[in-house]
Amino acid sequence: MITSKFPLKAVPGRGRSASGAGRAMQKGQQTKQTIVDAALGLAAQIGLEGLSIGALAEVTQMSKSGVFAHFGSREELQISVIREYYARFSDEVFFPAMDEARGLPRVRALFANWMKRVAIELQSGCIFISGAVEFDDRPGPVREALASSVKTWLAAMYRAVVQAKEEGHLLDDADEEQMAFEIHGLILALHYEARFLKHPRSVKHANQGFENILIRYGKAKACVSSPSTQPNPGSKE
Amino acid sequence: MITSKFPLKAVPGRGRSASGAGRAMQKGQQTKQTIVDAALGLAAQIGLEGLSIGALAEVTQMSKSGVFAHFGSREELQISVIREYYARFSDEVFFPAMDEARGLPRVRALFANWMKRVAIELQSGCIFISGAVEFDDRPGPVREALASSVKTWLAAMYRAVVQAKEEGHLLDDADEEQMAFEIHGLILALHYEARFLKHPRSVKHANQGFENILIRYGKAKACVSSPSTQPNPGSKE
DNA sequence: TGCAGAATAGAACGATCGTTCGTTTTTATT
DNA sequence: AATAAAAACGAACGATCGTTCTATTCTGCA
Repeated sequence: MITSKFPLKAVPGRGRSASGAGRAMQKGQQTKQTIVDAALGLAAQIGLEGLSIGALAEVTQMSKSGVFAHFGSREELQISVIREYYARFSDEVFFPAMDEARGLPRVRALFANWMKRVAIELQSGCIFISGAVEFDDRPGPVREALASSVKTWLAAMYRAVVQAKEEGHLLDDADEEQMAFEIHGLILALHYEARFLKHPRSVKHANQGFENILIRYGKAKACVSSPSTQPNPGSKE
Repeated sequence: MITSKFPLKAVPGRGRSASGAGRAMQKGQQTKQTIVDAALGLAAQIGLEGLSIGALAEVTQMSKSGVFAHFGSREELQISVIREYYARFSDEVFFPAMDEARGLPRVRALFANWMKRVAIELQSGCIFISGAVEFDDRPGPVREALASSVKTWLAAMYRAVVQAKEEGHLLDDADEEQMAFEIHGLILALHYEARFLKHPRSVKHANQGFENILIRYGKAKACVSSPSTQPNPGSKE
């Protein structure tokens, strides 16, 4: 595994090669990666609990026992999927945002990347969200792995907000934890209304909600958004 | 069925007798209600997809086929559970709030009742939330039933916000749809952070988030909250 | 090129799933 | 109390689940 590791800290020049290309990757590691890739796609659609080794074997054109042997148990497979999702999430949401300046610009970038990852791309759902619902009443190692990943990411977002206050971009009475909570809510509402209800204006609402949070917490000067609210113009909606 | 029906409109003096007490309720209807009650509790813990007829038979001390006969299919059972949840949700969240004055007081009551239903009570999770995640990629009648129930409720909340603006409690430029979206986000974040992450300050954050929304959208005069933010003081946290 | 060890296949296990069917018990009515 | 209908049971079905075992194929290194 050459992928990112706990905890989520900025490391310059990071970049993960999505599949293969590792130097000393034996055959076993390669097919394991193939399986995890397929499992991730499957889990994003039907959930971590919906993951079945049989279905996975069919997709990867392998035998059930061949797939199973790489993990030793279904739980271990689920945990591998969580780790892989965490790594991709880090690479697509967290690390790119570290190129932005400390403070509000970085918070903006984190939010924008988060939105992109979670609901904008036509793609499948977010297992940090679906998994939370599946495992909120189901103790065990899978829940632990998931909660740990989520907490690491939420802590990273919280830290960015704290930095924004330190940089003087937020009002002195701004409650960073509160602000992070509200941002989290926007993402969850986006995921819910866009994916389940197919509501066409969800993305706009999430973006506007973010601006409203800044109206509440940001200093007027630092509050005005850059020309385009979304850093990647021309995208859907 | 004497329970509430679509759509969610205010009807004075409503009240549902939770179990039994119906006049001409044959034996079959009674046990069906018993089964649905048990199924609702089970689904709230492990999700609608986790519902199994075998487990349900065990809980209700019946045979699998006995349970099955009341529904004819698992999907019909799931739909019955959704209908029952919708009825209870209406009775505990929507109808009590109709006693409050039109406008902001009613919006406040809806939000407070929603919070109570969704995360505060030690109880189990909200199937409007867990179900959305389970069925966002799974078309079919169950998804339709769930989406229809959720949309009815969200529309009721939206209507209350519109009324608040009509009553002059909100700024003239307030976007009601936007405001409803942000409120939804707070509930979702509460459900996520309280139930999955066991974060101790989630309830406070949700309440504070609501006040922040009012700071943004409410007219200063109508914005100040009643002495206690939560209508039921002395509750947890 | 041969050989050890890793990697995959194949078959089978017990369990549980939703569902079907025929029988028996219970209910409601006369 | 007798009877027809409704309700519940019990057994079995085919399918799929995660897992175990043994046998076969392949891979990397001498």
